Amino acid sequence: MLPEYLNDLNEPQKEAVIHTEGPSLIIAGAGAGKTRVLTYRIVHLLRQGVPASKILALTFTNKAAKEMKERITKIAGPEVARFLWMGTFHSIFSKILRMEGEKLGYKPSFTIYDSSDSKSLIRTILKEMNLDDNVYKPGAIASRISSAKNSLVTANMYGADASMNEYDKSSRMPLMSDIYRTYAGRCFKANAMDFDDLLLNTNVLFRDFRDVLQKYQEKFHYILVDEYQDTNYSQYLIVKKLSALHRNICVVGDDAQSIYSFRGARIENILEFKNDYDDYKLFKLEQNYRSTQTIVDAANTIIANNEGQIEKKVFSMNEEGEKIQVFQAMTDSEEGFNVASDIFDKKFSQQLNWVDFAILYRTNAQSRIFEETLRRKNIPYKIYGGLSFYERKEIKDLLSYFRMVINPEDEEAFKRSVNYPKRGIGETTIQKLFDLGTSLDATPWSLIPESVKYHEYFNSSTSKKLLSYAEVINNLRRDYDLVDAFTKAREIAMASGIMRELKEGNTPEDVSRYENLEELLNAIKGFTEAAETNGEPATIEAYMANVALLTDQDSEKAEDRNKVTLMTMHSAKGLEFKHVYIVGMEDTLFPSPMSTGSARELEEERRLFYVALTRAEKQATLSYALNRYKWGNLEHCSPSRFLREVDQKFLQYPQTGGKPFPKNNMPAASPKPVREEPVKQMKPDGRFRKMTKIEAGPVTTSPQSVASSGQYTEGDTVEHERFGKGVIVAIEGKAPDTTATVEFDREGSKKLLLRFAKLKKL
DNA sequence: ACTCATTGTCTTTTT
DNA sequence: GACAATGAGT
Repeated sequence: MLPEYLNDLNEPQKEAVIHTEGPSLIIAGAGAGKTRVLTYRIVHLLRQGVPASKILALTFTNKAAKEMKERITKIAGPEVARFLWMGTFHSIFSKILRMEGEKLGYKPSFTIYDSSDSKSLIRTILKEMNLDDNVYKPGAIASRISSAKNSLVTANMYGADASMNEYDKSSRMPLMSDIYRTYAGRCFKANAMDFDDLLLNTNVLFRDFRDVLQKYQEKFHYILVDEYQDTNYSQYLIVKKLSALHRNICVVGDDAQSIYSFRGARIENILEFKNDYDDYKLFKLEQNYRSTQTIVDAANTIIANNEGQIEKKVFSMNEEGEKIQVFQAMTDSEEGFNVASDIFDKKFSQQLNWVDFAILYRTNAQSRIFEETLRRKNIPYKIYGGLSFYERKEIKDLLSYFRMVINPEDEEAFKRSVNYPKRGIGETTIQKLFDLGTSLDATPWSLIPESVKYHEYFNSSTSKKLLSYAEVINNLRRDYDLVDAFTKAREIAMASGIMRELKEGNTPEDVSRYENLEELLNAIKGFTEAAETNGEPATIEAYMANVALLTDQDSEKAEDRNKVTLMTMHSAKGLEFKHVYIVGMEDTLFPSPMSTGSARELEEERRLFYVALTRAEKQATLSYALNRYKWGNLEHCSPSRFLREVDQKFLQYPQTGGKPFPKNNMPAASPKPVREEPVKQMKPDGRFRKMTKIEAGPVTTSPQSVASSGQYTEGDTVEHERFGKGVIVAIEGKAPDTTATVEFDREGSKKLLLRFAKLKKL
């Protein structure tokens, strides 16, 4: 007699759930009920009497963890579910490192650097080493360090590795290993770990402290990993070590949905699972419950273009469903219009809700155009990704004070907070503090009390300013571990002067920033109350331990419930919508030109397409524009090669009455879309866009490429995006300092400095 | 040291 | 079009 909760599972799902002992590999096609199987497997373990605290379940997003926990709570009850070790790799192992990190020399209060902290630290280091950041690009260095860490290559190993050094020389960054070493040293000195350190240090901990490893090996009787195809080497090894004792390891994944190799994910981990666990049991979930047959079949034909996959046949028993629509547009804004109109029509003709629709794109930058068109039609929408709430300037500013209170060695928080709000501590002073810190091997913070002694560095008024900053922090530090997070946060917000600063400012930006801070304080209030009712620590330190690992998607608000979703294809993984619009199907966007260099990269892009398409339950729409603004210029685009990989029998073309669009019949440059006068146009967040104005005289445009290329001559009629038509009266100077003087027939013709690139010849 | 305005760089994707 | 780094003026 099987327990009742197994009734809503199909045969393969059921087998995967009840086979709890030993290594299991569950290959789950898109929409095949992966989360359901994981959830029920955990419930099954609990029902068999396994204590929740002995189960470790690892996911990639907080959202996935939260969702699963909620589902388990519903079936097994909150008193059981709360003791599960369930969370993202990063959050689980940061928790373990807070308990065990002292063995590695970290204090439990260590800061987690987010990627902008990492980049900023790299910039500082480059400056100190006097390196040109045009050659040594901070972003490139950050990703180089990141991938080294994800492969468990420490700074010392990196320096000793000939092939790494060879590569760096060829990319004109021979000092890469020095930068890495300095970076790692600085993080350590600041008692800080970046995202990758959380995994790297866990590995170091398990490698160097056998007793610690053994403790956790014994603790976790059952280990489950979601999205296993996205694990990197570092994660793979942690899982392997932890499961070595009990060997009850269950990994779930789909090689066809591996889309994160750019951040170190190794698809091999899932393909070679059998090498580590030869006695493993394989389960395949192949029935898709989400999508129509059309969508599943079309997705299968796409992914068939890839080589080297785990063999599986994903199928759907749902209705055949609508064909996939293909939309063509002349411009990007027309594309936005097409999609918005279609959503509008479908919502009302089929009585759907706004949540039933999603617009998926390759890059976050594409969201803006859809925002505009959706807003124009009064369609509510919610954008995910891009700049997250916690990455906003005002939020990071306040959080940097929190960080200083908890861990004053935090170098990045120090840089941010020391002169904001303005205290008259300038760049030179900060620079001196850092230089001195480097030569004395001390942190800038620790030097402040002694700054009086260094007359030759700081005059008395400067050191007074520094000391008053230190006093603010020290006063706040006094009882931070005794009072609750909300009380402390409010105190910090006041004492730091940030609230005052923004309240005094009355620009719309300041108002919206002030509101954001209030929202943050509200969130902290929520945290405090929840922690107190659960009997968990409610200090600001406990709050900060989580916040660095949070993303926007974790704080979904009720008012966002019924809105059209806008997000990247990457962040759509794991979600589903009745109607999905995959937009920007152009060769210049998708596949990304950055990823067409190798077959490997192209295959990953194709898997991304597969992921995007299989998000759709009822119907998918593929859309592209023939011309698109890029960096302010209209550029021609051709339809994506992926469009040709979809079998024609799955496609329909509503715009032409059914026929495919003629090839080689692309209209030349299209007419410029009409735009409203942007002056004082309000942006969605309530801010206004600024315009540069210089009084009186003729209009002059400044250099850039165009005039030097000879495209323009005096007398040409031109059009500017913002200022309309005008005539070039003079072109002077030599490239790159060419200047064109343009007279616009607007009232009073003001003198403006414009970019040539914004001009278009008529 | 601060402020404003101009210039350069950028786009993959994220915990 | 957005942002941070840079530069001139105060």
